[in-house]
Amino acid sequence: MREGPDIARIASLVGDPARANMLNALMGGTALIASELALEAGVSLPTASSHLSKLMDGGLLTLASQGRHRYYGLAGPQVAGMIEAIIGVAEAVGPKRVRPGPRDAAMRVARVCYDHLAGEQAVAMLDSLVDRKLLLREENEIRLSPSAISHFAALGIEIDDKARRPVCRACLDWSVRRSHLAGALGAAILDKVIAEKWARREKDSRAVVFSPKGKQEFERVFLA
Amino acid sequence: MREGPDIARIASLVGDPARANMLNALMGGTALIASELALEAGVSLPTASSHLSKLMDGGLLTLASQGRHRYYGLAGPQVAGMIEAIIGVAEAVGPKRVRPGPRDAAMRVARVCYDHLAGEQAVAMLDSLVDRKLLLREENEIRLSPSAISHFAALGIEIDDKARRPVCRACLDWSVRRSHLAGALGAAILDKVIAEKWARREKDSRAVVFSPKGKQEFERVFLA
DNA sequence: GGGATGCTTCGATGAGGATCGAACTATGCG
DNA sequence: CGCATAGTTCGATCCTCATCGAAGCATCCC
Repeated sequence: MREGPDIARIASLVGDPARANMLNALMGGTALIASELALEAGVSLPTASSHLSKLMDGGLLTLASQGRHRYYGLAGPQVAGMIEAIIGVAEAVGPKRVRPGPRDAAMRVARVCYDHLAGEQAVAMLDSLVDRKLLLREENEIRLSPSAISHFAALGIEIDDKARRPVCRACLDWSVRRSHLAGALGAAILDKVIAEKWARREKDSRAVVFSPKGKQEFERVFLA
Repeated sequence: MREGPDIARIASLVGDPARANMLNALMGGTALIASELALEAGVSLPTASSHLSKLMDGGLLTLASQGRHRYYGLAGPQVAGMIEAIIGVAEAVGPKRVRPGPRDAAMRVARVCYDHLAGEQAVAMLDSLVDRKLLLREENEIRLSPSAISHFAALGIEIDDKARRPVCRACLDWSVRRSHLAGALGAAILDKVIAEKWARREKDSRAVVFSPKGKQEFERVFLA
């Protein structure tokens, strides 16, 4: 009955609607200030403040103070991965057989997951990278192949193999039920997609919309 | 406050300590009946029953009725994955290396899990029985080897291979996170341990404390 | 300094839900 | 059938925690 990690504590942090909305809003990867999060969650500022302290205490958020602004963000990819996993289950069990709106359709194709790409495009990309033996997939782990570093360098993506942060991680995709690429490399690829203007972020949403030309380029480079 | 999958609902299901313990107990992949889960969670049967309905409603569990037994199991790998993700965060975030009390230490070594032994001793025992090819382990299933019946008979443990109750079952150990032996054989072994006075049950606790001599005997017989 | 903005703390309120004992239902055993 | 085991439902209790208004800090700008 006594247990090592206190999973109930973590889960109950996510288990309040107001806090869940805040975390969901932070899944976009951008840090937000308390009043924005209060708005997202639909609660008053004092209430939001109380929730944010709890999330901080629970280690789910990080805080960056800049003057009188205090930016809250997800504590890390692991937290983001957990929330994606919960979203996945909620999607699967939810009687949400509502006809998906255009926003939802766009989200399925490509969206931001914390700091990297998720959705059909991202899943297809990981498949292709593994097919081309640039990445080596073993169970739930993903490693770089010897040729990967130079290959990505040619695309303008420098990989620091010795960084503390794992370069590659598998992250389960709720819309496709298969993994996509997270980690430093996943983040770098998203950066490139935005920097090259292959796609833009939809306002107030996690959706990522590719331009026709951008999609072509992306597929040429990552889905060859 | 945008609409999405109801992640708060799912998370709050996991966010209650009793339910979290139940789910954790089910992480081994073995289905358990309500009374076993009540024990695991440390709550009364009515309370457990109420929690189980909620988990069923939430779609986190499946139910397989077999006679008057109702076996609850995780609804699928996606649910298991979500729980793993939550455990991961809880472990990362809660370096709550609280010094375990003596009771906790004893519980880690050996305790009762419903009607059989759990804890380090029990996990080691299953390892040894498999090593000695008395039991055959295949994934999450455990079967008797041909030589097992006579071997255990020599120890005074009669195995009824045709009983309705499964003779062997794997049961995940929360302290070690590996399986130990449940089922009729597991129960019979616990009976023997108590009958031979190798160990006694701690009052008001699930801890099982071996005497020095008893431990020696137990290890000779089951950990050879 | 004084005013404006962003946020936290305090205190009171209220609702949800976790819990258990007791009673009830269901299934199996002989 | 009667007894035993497994499980659910009901009712009452209790406690946590989410909520908000008001007031208190903190920071910035002029």
